[in-house]
This record gives sequence, C-alpha cells and structure tokens, in this order.
Amino acid sequence: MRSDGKYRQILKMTAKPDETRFELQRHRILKAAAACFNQKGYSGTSLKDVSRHLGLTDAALYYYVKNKEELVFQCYLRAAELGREAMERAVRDGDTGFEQALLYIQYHVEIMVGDAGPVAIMSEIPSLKRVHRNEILEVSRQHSASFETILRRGIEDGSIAPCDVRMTGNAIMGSINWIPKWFHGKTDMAADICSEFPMILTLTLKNQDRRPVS
Amino acid sequence: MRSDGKYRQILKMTAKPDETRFELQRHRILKAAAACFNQKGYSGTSLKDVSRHLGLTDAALYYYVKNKEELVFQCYLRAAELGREAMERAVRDGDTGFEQALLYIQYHVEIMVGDAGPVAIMSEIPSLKRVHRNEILEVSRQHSASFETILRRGIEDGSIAPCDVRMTGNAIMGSINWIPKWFHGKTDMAADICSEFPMILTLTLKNQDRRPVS
DNA sequence: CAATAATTTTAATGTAGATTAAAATAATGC
DNA sequence: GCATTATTTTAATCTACATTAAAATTATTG
Repeated sequence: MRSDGKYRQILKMTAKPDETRFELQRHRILKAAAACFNQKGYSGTSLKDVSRHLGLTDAALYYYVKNKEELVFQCYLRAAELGREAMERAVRDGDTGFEQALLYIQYHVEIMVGDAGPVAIMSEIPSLKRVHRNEILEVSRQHSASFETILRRGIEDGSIAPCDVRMTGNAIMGSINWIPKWFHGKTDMAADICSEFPMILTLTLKNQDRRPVS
Repeated sequence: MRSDGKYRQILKMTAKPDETRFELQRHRILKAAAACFNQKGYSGTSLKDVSRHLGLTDAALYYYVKNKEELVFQCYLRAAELGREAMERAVRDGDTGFEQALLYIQYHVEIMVGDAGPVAIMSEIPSLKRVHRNEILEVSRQHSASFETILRRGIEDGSIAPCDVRMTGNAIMGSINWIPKWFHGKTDMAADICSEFPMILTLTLKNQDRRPVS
C-alpha cells in the first residue's frame, strides 16, 4: 500500500512527500495526458494514446487514477492550481493593480510554456461528472473574479485606465488560455512568449486614449 | 437528386443556389454541430447529440455528410470562411493598418456572437484526416499571415506601434478564438463583446510606451 | 392526384476503446 | 537472498457510438 506506515515515513525524511515514486509517476502521467488532451481533446485521446507517451500500457494508468474522467479532472485541477499560484504570487509581489496584473500574466505564462507544462486547457468542462464539473467551474469563476479584482484595484489606484473589467479579463484570459493551441514546446518560442505576452496584454490596460469604436 | 437538371434550375430562379431546402438544412446542421463541438469537443459529442438539437435522428445526418469527420471538417471550413470574409472586408474597408486591424476584429467578433454563430472553434485539427487537416492548417496559416500583414502595414504607415507581429497576432487571435468558450448566446453580452473587444484588443497596437517587462 | 424525387426513420451490424481481474514482474526493506 | 509491497501487463468483457441498408414518410412537379 502506497501510503502505509514505516515505508512512507522513511521516504518523508529524504524527500518532499510529493516525491514518492508514486507521486512522481502520477505527475508524469498528468503531464502526458495534458499534452494529449490539448492536442486531440479529452474524448479524442484514448488511454492508449496517453500510455504510449509514457512507455506504458493503458491498463497501467488505472493504478494511478480511478478512470479516464478522473484523469481529466486531475489535469484540470492541476491547471487550476498552477493558475491560482500565479495569481497569488502576483498579488503578493505587486504593489499597484497594474503591477499585479502584469506579474500575474508573466507568472502564468512562464508556467505554461516552462517546465511545468504542458498545462491542460480546460476546454471540455461540460464532459466532467457533475461534482467534478462544479468544482472546476467554481475554481474557474474564482480565478476570473480574482483577476477582475486586480483590474478594479488598478483602476482605483490609477495604475489602470478605466475599462469594462469583465470583458478585459475575458480578453486577456482568452489569449493566455489559447497559448497551448499553438505553442508546442519550442524553447526559443517560449522565450518570445514570456517576453512579449505580458507586455502585449498589459498595454491594453495603460492606454488612456479610449473612445467608442465606430 | 438534389442537383439535377430542371429542378435545380427552377429553384435558382427564385432563390440563391445556397438556399435550397437541402442547403438550408445542411446549414442548420453545421451550426448545431458547431454548438455541440464547442461545448464537449469533437469526439465528445455523439451524432445523437447533434441530431437531438435538430429534432432529427442521428442517421438523418448521413444524408448531408459522409460521416462524422466530414461534419467537423465542414464546420471548420465554415469557420475559416467566415474569418476570411471578415479579413477581406476589413482590408477593403480600412485605410491604415490600424483601421484594418480594428475593422477585422470588429467584423469577426460580430460574426462570432451574431446570428451566423455559433462558429466552431478549431480545437481538434489533429483529429482530422490528413487531407482535411492539411487543408484547414493551410487556410489557418493563411489567416494568421493575413493578419500579420495588416500589422506590418500599420507599423509601416505609422498607425501601429512597432511590435512583434507574430506574438501580437497570436495574442489577439487567441482572445477571439476563445470567445465561444464563455459566450453562450446571451444577447446583451453579445453587445458588450462587440463594443468592447475591438477596443480592448487594439489598444495594444496604439501604445508607444513600450519597454522591457521586468 | 399520380408519380417521382427528397428526406427521415427503423433496425442491424461492427468496432474502438474503457474498464477489470488475475497473473507477472519489479522494487524495497530486513 | 527472501518476503512483502508496489507496479505493470495480459487477456477478457462490455458498451457506446458510428455507420449502413432498407423501409417509411414527406415534399414536389406536371
């Protein structure tokens, strides 16, 4: 049993609890699955697709997750978690609303194109079981809300030009969420993304020259 | 036979060739399919899902498309076509590069949230058969290239601040592509999107205040 | 209204892929 | 090295679709 008595405790002394053989493999699996899902969608990738990426048999995956749905759910949870961390660090590290927005984008994008990736795109939430779906939706909403709060903060402290925070948030998040669709691990491009995206996406927040479009 | 002799010709006199009973139904089907695919992904939606939306049987769809793969392909083609039209109109209607970019975003977004929608998100291109995949990839690349050309034009004519056109294009397109993920037909929100997105996404192109991020 | 063509349904068939149990192999602690 | 526990595989089973052919229905035309 992977979490029993003496064995677990001994490991705990030498490594983070998350770095047991089991957790390491589980982690590899989640990343392989995320890569597959991002390519061909949740239902479009078979467990064989995922396991092939790992040099395993499809059946082996069942040692780590209860079933396929659980696998996506975990992928989505991980994506949410990484996003949340980026948001928290940004709020902690930035002073003005603008700085926090900039940092959040920077952190999140770095995570998505860096070694932590690939991060799953949450594009098939409706396929999850109700409980899982609700949990992901909740954390998603939370994430959007946090970003909108940052924007509002920036507008108040004068670092961000007044704007429709809901729409601005949607626009910026969309850009970020879509990255895995066209980025596939090229290191040089990763650098471009990290240096350009934060700037591109925050320029929108600076400009005072706002007037009706047509 | 739907395209034979006298019958077809008579219809041609009273309506656009695209408005035959057959073409109308085909069109309804593509839109229903796009809605389903955007929700649960290509492989995640069964033909029954699609046909249920139409008050039909799954088997009926085979009268309009050869198979399921053909159905996605057609959805993607339609999406590409609508995007291309927006781009062409924008280039025709706008003078400066900036105006063209603004108009393109405006036109494309209006199409996506308007009556022409739902438009399929091309998120499972790798699941298409090689020929179809190549065709969609080609037209996709073409689309990106056109937008980048507009950006370069704007930089040259001074209407757009110098920028990494590749990344800027990716950022803007990502925002637009992601819209169907969170927009689900609410009319009032459609208005917000149409009025806000073009502005939000082009503010990025105006600002001269560019400096390294960190 | 009859006849022909267009559309849709009913009822099978076939297959990919998720899932499971039992057996086999690999790792670990003593 | 032995015993135990952890991990992976092999080999079945089961089910949800995609797909098809033939029949039924609905529309159109003269």
